[in-house]
Amino acid sequence: MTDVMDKTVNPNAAELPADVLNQDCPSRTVLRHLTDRWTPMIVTVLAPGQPVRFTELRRTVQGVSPKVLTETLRSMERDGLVTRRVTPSVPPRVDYLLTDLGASTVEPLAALRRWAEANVGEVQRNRRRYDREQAEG
Amino acid sequence: MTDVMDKTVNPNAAELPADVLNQDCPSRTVLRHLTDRWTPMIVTVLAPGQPVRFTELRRTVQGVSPKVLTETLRSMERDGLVTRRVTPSVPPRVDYLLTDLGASTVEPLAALRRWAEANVGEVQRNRRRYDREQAEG
DNA sequence: CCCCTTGGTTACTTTGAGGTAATCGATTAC
DNA sequence: GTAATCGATTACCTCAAAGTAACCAAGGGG
Repeated sequence: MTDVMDKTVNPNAAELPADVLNQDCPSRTVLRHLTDRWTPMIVTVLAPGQPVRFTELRRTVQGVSPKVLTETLRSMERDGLVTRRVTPSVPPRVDYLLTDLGASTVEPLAALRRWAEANVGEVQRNRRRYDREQAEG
Repeated sequence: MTDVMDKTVNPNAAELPADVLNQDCPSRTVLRHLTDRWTPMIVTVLAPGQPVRFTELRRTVQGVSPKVLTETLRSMERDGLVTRRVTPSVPPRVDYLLTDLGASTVEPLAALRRWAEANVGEVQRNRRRYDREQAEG
């Protein structure tokens, strides 16, 4: 996010087979952006395809600050996941929408979101059990 | 990861419909753990189903420090994603393997990994174009 | 005249995830 | 006896991500 200028760690890895397990593979930075704190939620909101305004995004993605929302959207724009559309009215209107590339992240990210929502109960039970067992010995 | 003791933000949200967009929904912590820096890679390595030793994990997931690998595995164990199996030999042998719950994350996380690896080229081109356009004005 | 709006930006501070280096215990190999 | 092994743990440090608060322009509504 702050790495608006991050360079490819391995410049001569031009188009070799990508592998996130490889320390120097640039696909790692791609995976990290995809899993940025707010990215899955933003993609969820933009998934239907209608352009969404900054303010509406801010309301829907509960808890995100304007600064971080701007940063995350910029990073997504830079990676080619979203398009930023400005209407220079007063007050200004700015819409965001997924590019084709961005749309192709919807399925994987939605699957992740669904997993979290479907299994939150079991995970919480596991955590309680683990903590109880640790407390005992 | 440091939140080994994190409490549910909203204690009376016992088993309501989960929604990651909701600030107080515990599914958010689940999504965050799933997208922890090393979790997708660890799940990738454990996906085949064979138990994997700590040291092998350390070698395969390039760049992870022993401290952070331990923390991440503990967190995954607490959430019920992996089982830790100790053989008290000398030197000690510790294997990790996915639980059924952990195995159910393989598909979604592998999809994410595949996306990153398949699209790293296009993302890098987009970044270069964006940076060039910013440089011009 | 003042305040409201939108979509930010800026400066500053805080947090916490992650990294580094040293150490451990118990045993076998050299 | 010294080194190596394994799976950590501990203390400490760093730095990027995230949060907070103030502010901005350019008008419209009251």
